Amino acid sequence: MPWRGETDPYRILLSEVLLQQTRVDQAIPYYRRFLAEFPTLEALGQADLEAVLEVWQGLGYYARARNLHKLAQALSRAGGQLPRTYHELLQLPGLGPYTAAAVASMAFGERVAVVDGNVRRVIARWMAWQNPSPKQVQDEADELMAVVLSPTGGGLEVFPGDWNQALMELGATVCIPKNPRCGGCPVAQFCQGKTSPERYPAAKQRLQKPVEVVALVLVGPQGVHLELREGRILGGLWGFPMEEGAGALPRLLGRFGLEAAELVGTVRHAFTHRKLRVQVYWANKDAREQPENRPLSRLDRKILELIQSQRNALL
DNA sequence: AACTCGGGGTC
DNA sequence: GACCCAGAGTT
Repeated sequence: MPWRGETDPYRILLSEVLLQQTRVDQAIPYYRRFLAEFPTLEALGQADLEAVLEVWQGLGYYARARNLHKLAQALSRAGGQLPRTYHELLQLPGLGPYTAAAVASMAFGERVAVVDGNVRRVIARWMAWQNPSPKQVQDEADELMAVVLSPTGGGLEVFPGDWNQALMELGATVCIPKNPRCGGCPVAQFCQGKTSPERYPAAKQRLQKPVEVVALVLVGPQGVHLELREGRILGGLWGFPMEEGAGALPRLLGRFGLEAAELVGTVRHAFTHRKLRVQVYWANKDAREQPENRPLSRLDRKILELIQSQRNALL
């Protein structure tokens, strides 16, 4: 990881926000590109949100980028320094218990335990808990850290941030969700869940609701029509006009005063909790946006690729 | 406490 | 396909 051994609080914060629900390998190229564009908190605070999303596009959970930008704007005005304690960091937009604890422990050495998916699983197995509450896990992780790093109790002489990273790495490399490598685990001897590790913790129920969507691509001599999305879903990014459910196509046509559009094809795209089947329609209309100059979600990139692959047939 | 929010790797 | 990822905000 390029941020191992990093001491700049801004870089530590950035890496931790990038890692929210995101695998390390996926986050690394974004980390490099983001720092190349916005090397400091001040630089980020002075940038336009669209420029930030331009770098973030394709990674998902775009509220992370919006919150990080908002945080940078607020702190730049207030002197450009991140607060140094867990409780202060927790007040910042986009920082929950995980990220606040990560920055506090790794950047400032505060003795507070991070609880991510890895730690949750390690603790659940360690204690043989099937359905622990978030507070139960956090308390246990804090207690473990206090005991292990207790200098007066013969504890480890370890920087709190390093302990946190070690526990997460144990979960990411040994105490993994499926087929955990208990034989290679340094603490299997003390683990209460090792005889049936896959029972801990119980898996969450996830249901992906099928959703029918219609997208309308307006193509003109100068480009295509894009609109700025607002709200929580893909907010701040640009995309093709879309409507869901019954009457989607007529509503779309009505918005642009069109009589008809031609079906180009279907794009399938899965979100965590929704499975989209997007019928892509095309029509000729004056339009002048260049999609390569705008931040687009993966879904809109797929639609764009479909249109471009059919370009000869359409024009 | 339960939903919502992206996208992608892995089994 | 199902699961889950170095989670946070809203309801």
